[in-house]
Amino acid sequence: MNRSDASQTGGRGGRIYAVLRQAVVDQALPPGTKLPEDALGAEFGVSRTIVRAALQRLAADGLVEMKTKRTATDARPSLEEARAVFEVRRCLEREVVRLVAARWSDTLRDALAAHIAAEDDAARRQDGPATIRLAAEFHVRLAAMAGNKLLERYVGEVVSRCSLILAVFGRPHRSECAIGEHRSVLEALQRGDAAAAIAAMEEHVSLVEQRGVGGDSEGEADLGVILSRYLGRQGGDA
Amino acid sequence: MNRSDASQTGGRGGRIYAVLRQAVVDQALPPGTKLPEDALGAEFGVSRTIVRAALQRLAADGLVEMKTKRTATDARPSLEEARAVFEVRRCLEREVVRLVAARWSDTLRDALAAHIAAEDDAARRQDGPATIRLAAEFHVRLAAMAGNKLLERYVGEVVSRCSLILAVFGRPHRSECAIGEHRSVLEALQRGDAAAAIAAMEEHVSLVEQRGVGGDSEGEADLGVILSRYLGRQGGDA
DNA sequence: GGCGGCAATCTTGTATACTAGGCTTCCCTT
DNA sequence: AAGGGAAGCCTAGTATACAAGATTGCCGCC
Repeated sequence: MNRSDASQTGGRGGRIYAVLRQAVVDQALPPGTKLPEDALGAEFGVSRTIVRAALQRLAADGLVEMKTKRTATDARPSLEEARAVFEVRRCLEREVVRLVAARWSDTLRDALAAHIAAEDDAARRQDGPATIRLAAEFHVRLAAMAGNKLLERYVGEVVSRCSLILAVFGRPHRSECAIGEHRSVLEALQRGDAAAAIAAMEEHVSLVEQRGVGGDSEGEADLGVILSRYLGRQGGDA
Repeated sequence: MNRSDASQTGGRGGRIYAVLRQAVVDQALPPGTKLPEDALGAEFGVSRTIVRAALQRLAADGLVEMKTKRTATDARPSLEEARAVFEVRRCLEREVVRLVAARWSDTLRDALAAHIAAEDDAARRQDGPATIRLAAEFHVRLAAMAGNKLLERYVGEVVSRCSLILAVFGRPHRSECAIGEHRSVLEALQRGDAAAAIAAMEEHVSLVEQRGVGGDSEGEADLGVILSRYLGRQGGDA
């Protein structure tokens, strides 16, 4: 029903969009990977027309970069962009929690608790990818509970971009703490303490940011850092 | 440099996007106007390919509606959507003011004051369209001052949608008060009173919403209202 | 031996052709 | 006369063709 959901340009395009989106967000494609239109078209069995539309949507989402006459690549967010995205995300999620608190109900509680249980389960199974995906989904689900389609869309966008950012900048990240923070939000909501829920969410987002891009205040010059990693093991990468 | 600005798909597509966007926002096209791809292509001297891309961007912005196998039309936001958009807008603009207050400077003050002066001027000249456009631009300009590209993009989107909403739902609206409200924000910023600035902005957005969609709680059944306008002048519309 | 320019190739940007699905209108039936 | 159905037209969905610009690798020159 939403004008930005996957069915926008017919089923095929939507599927490609979804697949590419997930691939980019999971950082399954090495950074800077080229995404040529015909190659993708051949892969998915569609023409460039369809691929192109999907890429344009992804570019609008900030997940791939398209410059004119140049092959699209998966996006490499700058530290500045990362900061901006997290800032907006904090702002949006604050509003989400505020709204959800206002319409809190047992139904919502059960749905949220079930989701957190699923997160726990994935973490216990050591299923890294699932854990990460569920952690992102938590926020989208919560946003859906706010009853504001636009807010939900924006949150979906920033959460995806944050996943990409974490994948690009991230150290191997420990999601156990994230689950605990999710639970804190749930508990505050359940207590009916909206202010505490907002604070918990805000702290959670900030912690995610710190864990992901916080430690090294390198500016954008990760080039040196990256190269330095290779200095110690010249000629011996196996 | 932003991946979502007008140059996305080459100059032509960007121009069409901009023109259509302005036309939709100004409600220059009567509500429900069809936007057939070939007609627009002929109008602008490009192929459907280009028009299609522009329409897809507009659809993503919520300004036109594209359903599969159906001719695109300019969007007719529901009251529910309108509410959602204003809610998100309030949230975003609160953040904008907060950030601008934090980096306030004489340069910003001068730019903002000049803009408000331009608004005043347009109002004094009775130039309705210019007044409306400048009023919207005020918010986008302010958002640009926050130094967060994503926030700026989102504000641009919601402001455009609000313009459309006001045009669809709106009674003939009096923008003098809006200018005064803009000035209130400026004055609070200049006093260094961030909280007052945020409050002023929040009240402004709420007032815009009330003036636009507030009074009649008609639900979606404006049909009766619309028809009633014609009852008094049956057979005499000239 | 290294550097700059040229050519071959690959890829995008755009137009267009073709297909399939909706909408309208007109006629037939009841 | 009114309602339903079918045919034709119109428009979107997709593939493909073609032109132009970028990239890369190679060769000659310094």
